[in-house]
Amino acid sequence: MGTALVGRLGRWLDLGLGLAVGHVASIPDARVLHYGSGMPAFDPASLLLAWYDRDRRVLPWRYAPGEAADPYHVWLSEVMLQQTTVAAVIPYFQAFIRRWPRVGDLAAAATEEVMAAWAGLGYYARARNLHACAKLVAEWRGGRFPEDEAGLRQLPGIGDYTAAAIAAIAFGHRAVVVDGNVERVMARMFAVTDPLPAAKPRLKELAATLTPDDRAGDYAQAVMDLGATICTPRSPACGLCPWRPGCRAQALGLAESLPAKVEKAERPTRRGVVFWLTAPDGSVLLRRRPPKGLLGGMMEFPSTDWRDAAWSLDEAAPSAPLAPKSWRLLPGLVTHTFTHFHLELTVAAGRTPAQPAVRGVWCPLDRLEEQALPTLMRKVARHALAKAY
DNA sequence: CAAGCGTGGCA
DNA sequence: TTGCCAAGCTT
Repeated sequence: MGTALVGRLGRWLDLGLGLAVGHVASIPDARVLHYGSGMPAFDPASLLLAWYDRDRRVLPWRYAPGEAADPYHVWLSEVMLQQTTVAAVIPYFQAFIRRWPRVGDLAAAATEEVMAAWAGLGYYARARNLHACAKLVAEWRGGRFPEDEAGLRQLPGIGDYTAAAIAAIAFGHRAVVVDGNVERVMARMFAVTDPLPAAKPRLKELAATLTPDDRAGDYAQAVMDLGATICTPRSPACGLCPWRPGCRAQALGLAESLPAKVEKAERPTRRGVVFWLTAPDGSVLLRRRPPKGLLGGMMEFPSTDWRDAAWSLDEAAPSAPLAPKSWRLLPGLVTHTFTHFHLELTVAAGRTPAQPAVRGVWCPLDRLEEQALPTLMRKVARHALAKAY
């Protein structure tokens, strides 16, 4: 790149984007920014769509150009993708559409089945809301999703991001789709140094200035793909970026340091004792957690509370599902990290002569996989099966 | 509206 | 090993 071009780019960055950052609303058409007379226009949407048409990723919920999107598939994938990586979602998405091909099929399923199918994907309120939403759409709307953001936004589990994404991707409506990728891309494009989450409204305004009227769905997916594959959190591949000529952070050497974020609180460690109670027929005691809160509606092995201080067996015993002759503390710990705390569980193993009447359900060991057991409880089962037999 | 809410991969 | 991060929503 010659010195002259660098100079003109620098001028464009200062005059063009500098103006755009400070006075977005006053720019007649911020989507086409000019960096000096005689220079071609920098048209972000066109450049990005050209890149997308060339390098588009193939994903199970994505359709070939010109093919109509299935709103059910778009909705299901978007809910699964909330705070969840593409790699983690793919097998769950395929299992769900194979088992429940249409939204009416999902609506007709039992909530427990949906929870069990969701087990391992995390954020289990999503599964509850997913099923509630499917029932609303199937029973009150003839299986058709609302097409506009406002209508979508009223459904359980659909917030600002997901409503915009479905409106754009499934129905082709212009919508300003802002997820974590878009926030990062905008923070860099416009060199926004204010930390998240306070900067969110500003980043959405900036995203709106770049969002075109046409090809709404392709554009939305293109920005997110850009963030996922090129404008990555660490080591962004600026050399491959179609928006490099307009990226203020890249020009300033700030790309990798943006977006700024407020520090997160330290994660405390909590501790508990979990009871692995087996009967002579080879079944183990499970119970269902309360419908809301941590792991809400999922199955678990009975346990004490999870608190800061460690437990002695005597302290833990009153929390046990029953009082057998003896609980045996298994060696080792089951550790798991949630969003906001670490957990260390000690497993206490016990046997009962028969299946006594206790709260919960007895599950054969070879059928544990079918249960709505979150990953933490699968770790407990693996630990108990390895140490107790 | 800040906090609560999972999990796995990666540096 | 530890911390960060991922196509956020709800209360």
